[in-house]
Amino acid sequence: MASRVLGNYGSYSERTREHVLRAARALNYRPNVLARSLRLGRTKAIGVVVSNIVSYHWTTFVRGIEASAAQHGYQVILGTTDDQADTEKNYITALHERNVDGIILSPSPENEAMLIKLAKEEFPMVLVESDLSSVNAPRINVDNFIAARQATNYLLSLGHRTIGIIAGSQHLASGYDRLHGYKEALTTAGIPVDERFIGHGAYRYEDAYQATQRIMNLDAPPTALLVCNESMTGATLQCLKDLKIQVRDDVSIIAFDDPAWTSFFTPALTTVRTPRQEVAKLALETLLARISDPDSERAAPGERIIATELVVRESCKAV
Amino acid sequence: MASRVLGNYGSYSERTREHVLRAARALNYRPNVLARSLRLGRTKAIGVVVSNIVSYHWTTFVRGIEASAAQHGYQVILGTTDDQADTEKNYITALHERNVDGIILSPSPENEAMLIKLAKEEFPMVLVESDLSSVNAPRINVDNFIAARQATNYLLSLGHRTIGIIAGSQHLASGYDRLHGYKEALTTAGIPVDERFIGHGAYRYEDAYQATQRIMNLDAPPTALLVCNESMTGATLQCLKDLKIQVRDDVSIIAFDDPAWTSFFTPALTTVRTPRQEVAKLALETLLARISDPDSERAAPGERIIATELVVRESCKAV
DNA sequence: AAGAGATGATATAACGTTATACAAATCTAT
DNA sequence: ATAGATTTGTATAACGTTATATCATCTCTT
Repeated sequence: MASRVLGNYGSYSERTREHVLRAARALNYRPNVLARSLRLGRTKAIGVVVSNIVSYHWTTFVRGIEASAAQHGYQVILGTTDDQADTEKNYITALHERNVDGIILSPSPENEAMLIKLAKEEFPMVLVESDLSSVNAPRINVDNFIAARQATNYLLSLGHRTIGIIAGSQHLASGYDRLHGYKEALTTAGIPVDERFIGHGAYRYEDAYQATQRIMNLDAPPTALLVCNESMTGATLQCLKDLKIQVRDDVSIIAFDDPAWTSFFTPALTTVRTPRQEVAKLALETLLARISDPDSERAAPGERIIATELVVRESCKAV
Repeated sequence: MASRVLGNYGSYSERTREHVLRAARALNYRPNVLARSLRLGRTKAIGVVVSNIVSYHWTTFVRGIEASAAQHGYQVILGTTDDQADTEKNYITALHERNVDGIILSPSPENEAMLIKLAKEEFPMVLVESDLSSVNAPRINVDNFIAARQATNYLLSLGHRTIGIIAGSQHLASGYDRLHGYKEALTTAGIPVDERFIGHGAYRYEDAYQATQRIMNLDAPPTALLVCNESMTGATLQCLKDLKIQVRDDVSIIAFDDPAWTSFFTPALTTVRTPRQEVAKLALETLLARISDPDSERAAPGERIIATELVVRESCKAV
């Protein structure tokens, strides 16, 4: 009888309903979540796998997911990979085996085959910042190409003609798109792309430091730099400080990512801001749609693109 | 038979062992984690509840927990509370009901009663940055009192005689201890505590901004400021920038917390660094000890104190 | 060749739910 | 008063494990 009331099915009278509920309260009855999950085949938990959780970029994302998930009664199991494809793989497997109802991840392309397989099993997934169109899953992306082109155009409009870029990992969609948006803007403006002004490397502090050092030590260094993520921006600023090169006066800077410190830095940095909360919310809601109604429009595979915003502050001067 | 091999108990021959394992692999057999957890009464998951995950302070902590947990085969379920006691309460309840094997949290004092009750039920917990000695659980703390005293003494040694503090939430151990370490240093040096130089508020950007504004607009503002956490440091720096007051030249700064940007800021900030990874590792290992062997020495309740480090950079000048 | 001990196959309870089934009891309307 | 509907009590299977028990069979030692 109690099962009918608690499960809200079958028929029962109002009198017994109250009776059961009162008894449940008196006994401080709490259904065992594991047993329920086992029976029902859902856990009300989702997995989130990102490369790191120390950068503002991913921190705000995870925070956004977690907040939205809590609103929907879901809990978040977190995994961070440090950009290691095999760590990522382990996490995905572990989360899958733990029967999470779905996962949100920013995947390494190396795990493409695995993701294709999981998608075939109808395991609900949402990819973030990924160009793996071969995986049958929704993808939430940011208009990195347009953002980089816009940032570069802004520098061009200030009169800069030699613009460098500290580029990130080219096997990741964000890294590739940002570099190519930059190139596109230059080419369109009739300025040849100068390979010496391009700093190649992964999204890492060390790579960015060395790239900045090399580029700024050229005989004719660029008058402006586009830096492709937060930790690289840290490296570039540190390097410029070490080289006694002034931001803005000696070299203009536009940074991708917009953590709090960029605004009270002197000069305050002009940045490309991604609305992380929005990306997170959309990712979560798309995942929930995919869990509850895989055939709905909201859950359809394919790419959703979210616009970025150029936040103009003080770090670029006209030449 | 297979259960004996897979469960590794009873007796069986090497031949059947291989046979079973081969068959398991062929069928791609994966034990159902939920069923196993239900049967075994453990989930190999732990909960982590912290106030926020956007600050360097907690980000690095969560990251440390997660990394250590993964090494031990545990997964982390994350909850962030934005310093809301009721959100915290909901998370603790939810994690408990989800049968996590234990939780690590930096609790609000308002939830003391609940924690006492949970501890009585022998639910494994480890508290971080908490002075709730009434709760029967290990506590991992940082020597905030000593750190603040040391930082203040450093400023005194540089000749500062009027030192302000942007203090954090007084109901939290860290906030209380930092303020009192500061007061102790002044008193010991024979300098009366001037209440006008103390900025009271929660650990919030807005509070810190207003406090800085008020203090620096005094007729005789202090020549040095101690700022009690990262987001407050952001607020203070922003405020000083807005007021056109130079860090170091006009006012010396020591900041609690040591995120990356403090070192490439100009002037690079002198900070109090807490070894977050160490705190995280100790918290996790204490929790695991409490889970597997509650009577061991490692799992004993009581406080463990971890030392901080004063990182001297460029933001304090001698007067 | 006999007995001890190891190994094999198979069955069973338990973990705590949810959902269904069926018979017995009670209520409602004519 | 009685058919028909609703409600109640109780039993049951299923989710997928782990652990124990039983009994039959095989292998080794003496």
